[in-house]
Amino acid sequence: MDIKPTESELEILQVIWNKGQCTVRDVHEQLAQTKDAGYTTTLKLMQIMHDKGLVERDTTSKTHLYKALFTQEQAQSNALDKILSTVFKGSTSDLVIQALGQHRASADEIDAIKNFLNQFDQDKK
Amino acid sequence: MDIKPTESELEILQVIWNKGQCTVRDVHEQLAQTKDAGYTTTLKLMQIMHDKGLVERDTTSKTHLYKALFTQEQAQSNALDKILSTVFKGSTSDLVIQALGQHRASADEIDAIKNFLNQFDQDKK
DNA sequence: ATATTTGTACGAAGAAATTCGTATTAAGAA
DNA sequence: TTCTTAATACGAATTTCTTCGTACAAATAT
Repeated sequence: MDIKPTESELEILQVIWNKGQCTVRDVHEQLAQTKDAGYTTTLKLMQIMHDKGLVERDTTSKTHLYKALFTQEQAQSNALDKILSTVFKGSTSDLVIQALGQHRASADEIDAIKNFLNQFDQDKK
Repeated sequence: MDIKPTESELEILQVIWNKGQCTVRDVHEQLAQTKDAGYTTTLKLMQIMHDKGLVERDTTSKTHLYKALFTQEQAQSNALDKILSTVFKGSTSDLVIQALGQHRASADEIDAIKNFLNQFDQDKK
């Protein structure tokens, strides 16, 4: 399967991932806080996402319930692959260093990363 | 200025960043290695990029020379911001850990990152 | 029971991105 | 000079994404 959600689709998936499963209204109200799009616009997008196989839905009751068909981790992985190849020439370290440089990580986050790196070293030995 | 190149535009910018400056043919031949699009397609895209202010061009000779109007670093920064907000819930450490986990970094790369982290620690103290 | 509210379906318009064909012009070769 | 090659300009078709209005059905409230 080829996972390539559009911008708007990702906004919606974001909400679905957070709640686990969502009605169109759930999603719409969440989005409405930062954006203004009509209800049927969100509905239509979610229907299209269903057509594309990005989400599944339970239609037993009148109000349908949507779930994502792939995880946020998969989307993250895809997104990373994409920007690695398009703007980072494939260099993971460039990406990591840029990311750390530009978005102040907290001390805890830095620790988490260090731990990760250390464990990574050990795996190699 | 709002930097938001499309997919195809990024492919083209990639080539321009590598060579510093490019003719349409330069770009086209590079792209042709992995993709197949007609020459005029590339030309048109580059003209549009010029209209949008993504690139500048020197038209003194018949064959125009294109240069990027922003750096790869700026594009990287933008790309990171985007995926951080769309798929990483804003968590830089998640992003970094995912990136390191999924794309085997070389020992050198890991060292580079560790150094970077250490220096970062010192800045904070 | 009837009216209102809340939901889905769906067509279609609009906008943005991509692709390509044709016309034309400039440069270089014969 | 004349022919051929290589370049740009540009209109237009296509595709993809986004947005919304309208129609209709089901649930709820009066």
